[in-house]
Amino acid sequence: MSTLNTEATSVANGSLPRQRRTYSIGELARMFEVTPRTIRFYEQEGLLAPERRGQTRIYHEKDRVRLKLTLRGKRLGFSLAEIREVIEMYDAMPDGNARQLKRLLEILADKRTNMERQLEDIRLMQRELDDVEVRAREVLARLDQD
Amino acid sequence: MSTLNTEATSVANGSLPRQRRTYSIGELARMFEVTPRTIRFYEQEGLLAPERRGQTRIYHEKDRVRLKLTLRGKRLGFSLAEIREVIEMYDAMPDGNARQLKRLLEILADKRTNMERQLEDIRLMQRELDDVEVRAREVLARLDQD
DNA sequence: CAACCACTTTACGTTAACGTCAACGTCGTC
DNA sequence: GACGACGTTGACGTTAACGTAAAGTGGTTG
Repeated sequence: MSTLNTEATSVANGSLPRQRRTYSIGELARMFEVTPRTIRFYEQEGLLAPERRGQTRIYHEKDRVRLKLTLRGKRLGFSLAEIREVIEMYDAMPDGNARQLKRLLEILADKRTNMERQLEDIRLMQRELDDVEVRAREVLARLDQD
Repeated sequence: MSTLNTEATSVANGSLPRQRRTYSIGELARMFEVTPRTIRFYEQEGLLAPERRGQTRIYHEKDRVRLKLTLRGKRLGFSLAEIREVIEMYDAMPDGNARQLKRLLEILADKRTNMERQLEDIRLMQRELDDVEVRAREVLARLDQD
């Protein structure tokens, strides 16, 4: 319970406790269409902390979720450092002091305004795309006509 | 009419024809909170093509709009190369051949699905943030209570 | 047992998007 | 006419996020 919540939904719905599977680095890499190198790099950057059986890494559900969140964060333009910051604070939460927690709330508020702007940006960008497409189709229609 | 449409809205509403102002590189930089270096770099990358009076660059409304679109694109995670691609095709539109236009439509569709996924990512991310915040507030409350 | 996988570490290479610094020209003004 | 603010080009530096190549380890399969 001290890490990112894999079961957020499976608590609400009645799904199985999700088989206690593990994954190799290669499996995980194929699942998310990244290279093993990328996954190792994320570990080095403090975003993942898989188990070790001897030399080789063993990933659990928790790690898979973290990777998923990381990649989602990246698609939204967050740096790995930003993502790590949130993950670290989240992990430190249960025994966190008040100052740390307030800092976390600040960061969250920050991300939230960021998301809001992104939503606005997307809306505006979609309009631009609409506009460009309409014009392109007009020109095309004229070409077809002649 | 052969460039990005500054007046997309001012045609629809009744706003003034927007003073035919010009801007220095420094003005533009302050407006958008970037450095002049950045603006020169964008020009070098083919995203801007300001007028020249002797050595010095002179930016018009058209350039300001392009810069705005470029920065918006960046916030959405597009590379400068991608942004340039769209701008170039847009500029080439009026006398574009059918193949070019179809290619443009493809790119647009591509960006569109990208936007859709971003929207979904944002929704999911917002839920995560909500979840984290709730937990953080719970822990805080427990601390205040004791 | 050899030949293949899949995995590991170490280390150097690469790309995008600028930052920074030097060296210079051009105003306005004190 | 020196000074400061702003502009220019050119070149090298920097950071993030991996890619890539070398060299080794550990299982299993023909």
